[in-house]
Amino acid sequence: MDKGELFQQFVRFTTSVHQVTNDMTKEIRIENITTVQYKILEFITVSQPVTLSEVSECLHLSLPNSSRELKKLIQNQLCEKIIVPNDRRKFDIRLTEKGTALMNKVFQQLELKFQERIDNLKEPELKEIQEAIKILQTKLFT
Amino acid sequence: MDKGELFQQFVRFTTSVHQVTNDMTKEIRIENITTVQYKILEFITVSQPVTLSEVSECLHLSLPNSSRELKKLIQNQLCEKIIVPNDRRKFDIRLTEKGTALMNKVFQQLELKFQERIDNLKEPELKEIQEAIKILQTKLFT
DNA sequence: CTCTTTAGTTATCATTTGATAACTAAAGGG
DNA sequence: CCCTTTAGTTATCAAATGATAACTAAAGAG
Repeated sequence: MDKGELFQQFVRFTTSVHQVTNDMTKEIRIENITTVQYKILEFITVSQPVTLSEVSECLHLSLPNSSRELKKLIQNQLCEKIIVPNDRRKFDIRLTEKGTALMNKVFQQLELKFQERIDNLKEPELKEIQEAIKILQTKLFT
Repeated sequence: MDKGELFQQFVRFTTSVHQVTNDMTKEIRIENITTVQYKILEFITVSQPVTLSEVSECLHLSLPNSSRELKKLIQNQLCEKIIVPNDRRKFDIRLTEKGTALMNKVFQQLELKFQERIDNLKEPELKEIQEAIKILQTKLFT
């Protein structure tokens, strides 16, 4: 296989993914939440419980800046620190009930847009898509 | 098919794609180029020629802000305006030679990282990946 | 017990990004 | 020919983000 060509396809593909997800999330504006704060919330949602260092590393934010943004999220009562017994320097971060409710609402909106997007597809195509996602998820985006 | 489950997979998948591409592009820092400016360059690269309105719309930037950032890119001689004959309000934007050279270098770096990533995969898996990309590209991320 | 490393905090400053108002100039419709 | 719309510009201000220094406090190594 021509690996150069595969790379070209990869670039076009990831660009499309970015554009589509951007369009889907674009209108989702939450009060008092900035873009970075939303990304942190999203990360917590899919990975909780997480430590601050993990937030920092995965989102490419410095620890001081992560700390600052987390503080604001906690002030908004969207997430909370949970003390972990073995190491008193660290703490786990989790969504609060309010945060969970908020993110559920966001994901419901997203799901609606997703359903629209696949509305015209029939069962066999959906199967194909599911398979394709599984392959890429395990072999390329790990 | 359970469309709710498919949505869950979709979310996990797009999250992975974002993380991987983020990691791949993270270290790429170009002198005098901010994140937004890089995104504009990237967009021009894959879609040129483009108009300023297209930049604005696709990257979700206001026209004034797009104009400002484009100006800086032009000052850095990375792209240029090209007058289009039929409509003197518009212009096309293209990479200059310098801009093209720069983006080629960037894409070469990216390709290296991509090759590393698929290095352990054999021919049949590469075929699978290529097929999977094609399916998602045409049916889901259009 | 000391020294080093890890995890996070607080404060501060510069830069980037976002938003808006007021503008020019060409295109297009009637 | 006038009026409206489209495409882009310039200026300005506020907010978000990035970077860094100086700090605390616990963990771990020897």
